[in-house]
Amino acid sequence: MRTVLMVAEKPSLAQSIAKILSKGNCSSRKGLNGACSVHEYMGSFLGQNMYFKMTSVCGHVMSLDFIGKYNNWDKVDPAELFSNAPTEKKEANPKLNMVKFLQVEGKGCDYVVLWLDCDKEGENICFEVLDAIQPVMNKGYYRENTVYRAKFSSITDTDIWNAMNCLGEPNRNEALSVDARQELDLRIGCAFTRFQTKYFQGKYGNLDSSLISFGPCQTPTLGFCVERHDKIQSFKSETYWVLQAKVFKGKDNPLTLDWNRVRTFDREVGQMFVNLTKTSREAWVESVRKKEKVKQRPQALNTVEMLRVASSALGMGPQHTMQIAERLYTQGYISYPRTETTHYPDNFDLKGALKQQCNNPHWSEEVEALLSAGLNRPRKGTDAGDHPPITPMRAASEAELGSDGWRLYDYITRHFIATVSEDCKYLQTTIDFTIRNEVFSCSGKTLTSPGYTTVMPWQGIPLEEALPDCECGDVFTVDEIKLVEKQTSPPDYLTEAELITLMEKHGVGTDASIPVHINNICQRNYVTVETGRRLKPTNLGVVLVHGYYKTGMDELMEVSFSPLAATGKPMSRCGKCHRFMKYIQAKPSRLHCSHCDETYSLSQNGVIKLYKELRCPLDDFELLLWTSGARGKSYPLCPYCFSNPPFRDMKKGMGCNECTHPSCQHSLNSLGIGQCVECESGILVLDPTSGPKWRMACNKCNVVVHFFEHAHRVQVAQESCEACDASLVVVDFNKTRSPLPAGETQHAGCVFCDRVFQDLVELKHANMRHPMHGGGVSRRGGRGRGRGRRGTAKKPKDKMAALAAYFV
DNA sequence: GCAAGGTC
Repeated sequence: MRTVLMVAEKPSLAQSIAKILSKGNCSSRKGLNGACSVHEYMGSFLGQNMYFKMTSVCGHVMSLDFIGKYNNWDKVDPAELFSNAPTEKKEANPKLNMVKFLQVEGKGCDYVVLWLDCDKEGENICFEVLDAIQPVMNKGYYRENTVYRAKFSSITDTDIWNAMNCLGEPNRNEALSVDARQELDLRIGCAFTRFQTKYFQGKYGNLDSSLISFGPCQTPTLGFCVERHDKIQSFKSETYWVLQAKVFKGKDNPLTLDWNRVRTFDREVGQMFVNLTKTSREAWVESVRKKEKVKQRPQALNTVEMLRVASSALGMGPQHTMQIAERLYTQGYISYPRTETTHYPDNFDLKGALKQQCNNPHWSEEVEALLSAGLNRPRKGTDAGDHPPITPMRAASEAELGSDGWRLYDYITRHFIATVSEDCKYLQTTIDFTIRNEVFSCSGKTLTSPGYTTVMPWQGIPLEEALPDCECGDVFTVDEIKLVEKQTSPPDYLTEAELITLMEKHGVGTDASIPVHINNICQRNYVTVETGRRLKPTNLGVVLVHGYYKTGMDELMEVSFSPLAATGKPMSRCGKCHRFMKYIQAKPSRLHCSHCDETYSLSQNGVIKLYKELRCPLDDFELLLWTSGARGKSYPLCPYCFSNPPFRDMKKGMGCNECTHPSCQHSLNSLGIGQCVECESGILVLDPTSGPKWRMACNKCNVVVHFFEHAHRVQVAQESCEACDASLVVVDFNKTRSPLPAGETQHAGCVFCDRVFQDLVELKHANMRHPMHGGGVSRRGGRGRGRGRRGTAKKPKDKMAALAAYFV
């Protein structure tokens, strides 16, 4: 008769699977290593009657290590471990004699069915098993397949039988991916651990750790703790204000209301609302809302959730919790404690498990009630295909379990009872009030049905003082309104439970290894466990993580320099996304659009502010006003054109006072008056923001010409001076202050040539170059000067045509 | 003396 060897990942699974496939008819014996059992029975395979031997390994058979001589820390350069040091597979646990055991049981077998866990690690163990047994198995007939893989997703009769009836083959590529991971973990971990340890120990005498380890799981775990530490260190407390109102009706106690704006960071704004609302003694009830809310019963318990609760509620660390859970499991008090599954198998005897708990005085009342009223259907969870959720397996008393054993058992049992209890239901009432036009509210919860919270009282709805009976339109009397000053506060150090959640979320470690990694960073003195099981990084832990950040250039910079998006104040809107860009004042001052991730240079050495929310007609960017100082020159500029000159005759770094846009109201063409009185190429441009001390400033040099003080309005006209070709200027004065002859209030003329303007323009410059005033380096008729404006063409009549001609 | 993944 032929023999089929079947191998599971652990003894408990071999037993369960054998029980299902033999329909409870198997004989069991211990294997030679004392850890694994062999379950034997007769059954059918490939249409024939065969002898089945179901056994297991204990996790990985082999583990990877460097060959012996590379274990000398003093003689081997860690860099060699990283690249070319040879590795070898060694028995993972020599005491278990696993290869020998497999060979003894595999000898003479005809077929093998691999029942390893259905994940990558399991696939890898398949090949470890095959490597051990294939040399001793009987050879199959020509081309006959002797190796089979069972794929199952839960340990239920249906699933196991389905797997048995649809056998496949093991996936070598998945197994190889685990080999690759193992080698990377080994090389990176050992190389960096040795390097760090030797490097720091050779440098610092007072280092409080003999081993400074590095690993792809432990280091990110430490990273989470240090990240929180950095947030706490860099936290800057801010003051904010809250409007607090107390109202009452009749002889009731005053009711404290919450402000619907929650808070303001501006004291004056807060005070304004106080002043506004204080004018009323009445608070009107706007609405009374009642809503039935449900607090859901928990899902069935898996390892990670057990570790979280044990840490946060029982104050027990994950490593310790797992040790206790193991003990409870081996003593038969709870089911297998390492599982990711939160869904009970369909055939799970919930009622039977519950009945075992009806004599325990701590929860017998709740259990009796459930048994008589009927169990509630558990919530749907996820079936990870490993083991059923963690449940109590038999009754226990505090005396027989010992302190921590009892506390964990107590929690597991209460959690189990809760999963088959009703949800907790409560009524949430919210009353909205208005005082003047400000909205305040208060809310309260009233328990309607405690459900599972009777057995998990720490999750119960706390008793609150009942809200007053009232309805829409009722009027309360305002007792007091005050502004309460408060401070924002920094976060606290990470709790162990939060760390477990972060690790799970980011895929750092597995349910089985999370406790190991957390334990590692404690033992290596990278973190200490503080009250409330909060993990506070030590100096060593902080310095290490900061060091890792520094190995990247960006991170090195960010230690001293904040990223652009985090600095600066909102200034003007981006023409592309229309969101506010931030102004970074530090030199070189610039604008940054965090949405477009673009940075725009600006004029330096002056003050930048928003220019009346006016926009550049070319790109829609909001214009800025650059000012050199209190009475200095100023001009608008477009942040986009500044770096991207829009016209061929413009260069980078030009403001609107040099822009040759033919029609824009801010351009040189619209505001240019005449040639500069000192420099060769400059044009004097009207500063439209300078009134009432009006001035024009050269767009090339520092010349500023003051004119028409106290004028009501100064505008550049379309027409030019007959004599000097400068643009005419139209000036309006107030009737009472007009310096114009014969009580006139308006006059148009040339700034340089007009007699009426003569005394109103301060042309005091020694080096007067203007054609009509002489004394300069050049005279009228000298080299190409012409009109005050750049270009010699007549003023364009057709703006659209001019625009078209100008666009690049 | 080192990693991380199984499991006892």
